[in-house]
Amino acid sequence: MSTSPIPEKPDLSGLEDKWDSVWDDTGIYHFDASKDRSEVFSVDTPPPTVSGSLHVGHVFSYTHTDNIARYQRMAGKEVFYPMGWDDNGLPTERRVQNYYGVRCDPSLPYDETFTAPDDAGDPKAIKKRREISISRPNFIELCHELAMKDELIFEALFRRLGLSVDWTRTYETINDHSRRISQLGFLGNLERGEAYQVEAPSLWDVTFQTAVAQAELDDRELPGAYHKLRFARSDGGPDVWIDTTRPELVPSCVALVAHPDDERYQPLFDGATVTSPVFGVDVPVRAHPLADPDKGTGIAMICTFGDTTDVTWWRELDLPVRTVIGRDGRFTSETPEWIVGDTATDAYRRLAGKKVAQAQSEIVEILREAGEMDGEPRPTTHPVKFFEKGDKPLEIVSSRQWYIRNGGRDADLRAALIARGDEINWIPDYMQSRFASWIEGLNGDWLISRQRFFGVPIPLWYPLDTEGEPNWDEPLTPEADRLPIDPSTDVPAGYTEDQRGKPLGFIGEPDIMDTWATSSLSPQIASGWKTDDALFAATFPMDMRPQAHDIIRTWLFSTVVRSHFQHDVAPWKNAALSGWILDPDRKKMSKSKGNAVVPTDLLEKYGSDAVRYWASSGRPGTDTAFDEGQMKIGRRLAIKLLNASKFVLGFGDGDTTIDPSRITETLDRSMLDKLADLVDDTTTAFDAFDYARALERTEAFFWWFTDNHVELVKARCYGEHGDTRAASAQHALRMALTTLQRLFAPFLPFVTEEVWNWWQDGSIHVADWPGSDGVRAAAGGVGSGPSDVATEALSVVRREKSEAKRKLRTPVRSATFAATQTQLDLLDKVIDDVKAAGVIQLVTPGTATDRTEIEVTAELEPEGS
RNA sequence: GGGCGCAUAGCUCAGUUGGCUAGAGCGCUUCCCUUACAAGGAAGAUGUCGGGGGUUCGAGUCCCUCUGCGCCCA
Repeated sequence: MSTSPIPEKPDLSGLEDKWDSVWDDTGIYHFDASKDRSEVFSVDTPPPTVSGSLHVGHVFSYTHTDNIARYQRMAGKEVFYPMGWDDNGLPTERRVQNYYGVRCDPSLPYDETFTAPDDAGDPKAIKKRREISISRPNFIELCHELAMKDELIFEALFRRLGLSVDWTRTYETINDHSRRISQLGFLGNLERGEAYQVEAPSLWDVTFQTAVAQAELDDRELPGAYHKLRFARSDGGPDVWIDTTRPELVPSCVALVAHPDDERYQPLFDGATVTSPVFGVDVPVRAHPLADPDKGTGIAMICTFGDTTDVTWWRELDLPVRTVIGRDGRFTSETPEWIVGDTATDAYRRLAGKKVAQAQSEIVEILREAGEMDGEPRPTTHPVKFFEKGDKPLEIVSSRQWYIRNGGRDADLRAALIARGDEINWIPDYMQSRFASWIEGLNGDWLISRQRFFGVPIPLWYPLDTEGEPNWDEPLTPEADRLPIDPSTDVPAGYTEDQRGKPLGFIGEPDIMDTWATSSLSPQIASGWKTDDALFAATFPMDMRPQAHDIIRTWLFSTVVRSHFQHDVAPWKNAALSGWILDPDRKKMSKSKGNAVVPTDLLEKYGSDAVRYWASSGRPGTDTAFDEGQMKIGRRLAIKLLNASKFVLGFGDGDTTIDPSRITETLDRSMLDKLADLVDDTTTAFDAFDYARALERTEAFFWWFTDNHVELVKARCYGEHGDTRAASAQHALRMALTTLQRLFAPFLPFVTEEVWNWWQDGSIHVADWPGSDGVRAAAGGVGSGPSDVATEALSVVRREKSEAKRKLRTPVRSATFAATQTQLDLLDKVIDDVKAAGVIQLVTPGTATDRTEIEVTAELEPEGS
């Protein structure tokens, strides 16, 4: 049932819509869950963040994965290729705030009548008005609403790009199913002791009002200034001067610290105490190797907490906590208990309630007035920790947070996770060392709790004692069949809603989980863990995780952690890491840099196959320059495939059969010999996930095929040497065509489907991947020699004409070839084809030489005759 | 400072375990409307394979070192 008769003038327009809808109707990408695991190839597709904007990075890496999926499907695997949408967490929250001009106020009650503002999506209109405060449930509804809109846009793009995704199997990382799996996963970790909560210093973003994890940190160089401050010796010895970039933290100072080998300060390590300037708090002087003798005066103050080094010192030197900065990034309004005396409390009152920067200027004034600062602040720059999405430095506050163990505090677990890496085939293989290096450098467990609104709630409640204080150590867990739950609205078993917040009642855990805590379960979410046992058995551990290399430390690593704990196995057999798109200045292309290109325009301008061609030229793991030139070439290739197919199928009165026994000519067989090598080459490359190599080889062969082989056999095809010899050419061309169309199918799904349907039944995308055996058998062992010789002979004849500035159809009255005897013997077998293609009237016997290049002495027909 | 990668024609990149005179495409120059394709075809020019050293009969390829660039981390 060929759906596409060969058009007079084939072209590419409209192929995307036409075939996308056919594929949808016929369901060729639908997964058959009844297959055995050994017959399945399952893909742990990255759920893109549905941020509303698309860029070429999306088409790039997803095309790579699709190339592999299409190859595996043709090679006989039942391909499980779902698509997730990552609509969970901060990016969506932020986008909702901007898109609708709203802000979440958790203290407000749910408003059933609330609807999205009319000016949603109109930034100018929103800018003119104030943000609308809405409740948390209303806010979450808007998150869902906007995410749904974005998903449709993304799906349309991916369909147009020709991804062979099973569109009946999509999920959102925030939907009921994902929340349930995420909560189940967490409860499993909790039950096995892999998840725990602790009151500890954690990195805190004051803008987003949430704790952040080590994997989300960014170091940025910031200008700052050293302030030289005086600490008086309690025993009356000489003053100690310290340099600090954070003088405002003097009230939270808990000790001074110097390097153990630093002779200047060694006398003080024996229990000496000093008194902090202005606040008059006695603190000890301690020794620790992390203190840098060359920095400032070589002795530093330890505060709780100025930076992560403070945390290390605090923990290892067993120091008290004196916190002055709250979660809002301001100095606490109450004067801390350790600050006593009029001078100290007056000074503190001047800081209370101030933000860090204001407090710093204020304390400089105070210190200056008190004469406790030597000279003026000296400007410097220093690395400061930021949340990667934030624009204010992180503070470190002490709070109750949930963690999942990841080896950061446990060498055995670290070793076990590194060993999981050995179970995975890494593409390219050097990516494994990035994975191992990251694990080796971990220095804390994985903080998963977030103090946000939109996300998967941590599924716990805590019982309250008679005073109404929560018992954090004995959380109440929900029954598995109730999941997903929201502890802020659901009630633990044995309690009623009116006991919420009351003594002897309960409270819900207010935090949600980090998005990675859910996306780290993407294999479990997609594969039907705990929901569809047959599907899970057929697809897990998955065959392939495609992703970008910059998130090895987050997504890839955390997925391994979860799978290690839950299933005692690596989550996939292969991890394929893709590179980035670089703009022409070799900068990473990203929306935030403003150099991203919108892919829909490209798909429109060049056609999907052409854009895929460009994407497919990016080798695994390699950053690739954005290059519209490559898309033009891809477009030309697609058009060439149309025309070549039309040409080949135009012979034999619609005969579409391929009968190897009729392929009798040496040149035809020799071409097939080379084709068989190509099939072996590309199959090997694809098995190693090297789609780029497969494409390159196929493309090179194809251009040779059309420019040389087809030209050589054209005359014979038209019957100039009789029917038998014409049939040989035609059957060989058709054998080459069916092979080449299928070799191109993973890369150029639309045009190959079009030309396939001119003469074949069914979709090319579920046709068998070509094997080399039949092709090689038809070649009959003639080798590539005859074809090579014919190609070169034709080429030298063309050169003669080109150098004489004559048209290629110029007849050659006589030609004499010179080459080795072996080549001349081969040439003899294909000479009729060479004569026809070169328009050579007479070939006189050649001279054997010892040079391997073929040379020709040709007498061209005189001009004007 | 540590880890990983990259450096080959003007541009984008191939170059398997070392092996003949280092390749492709684009771009450039010249020519050709040829009955699949002018959205095409033919031909041509272009390189201290980043620098230096070493191993080898032989190095773009292996080892050392230096330089520059990118990413991740401290």
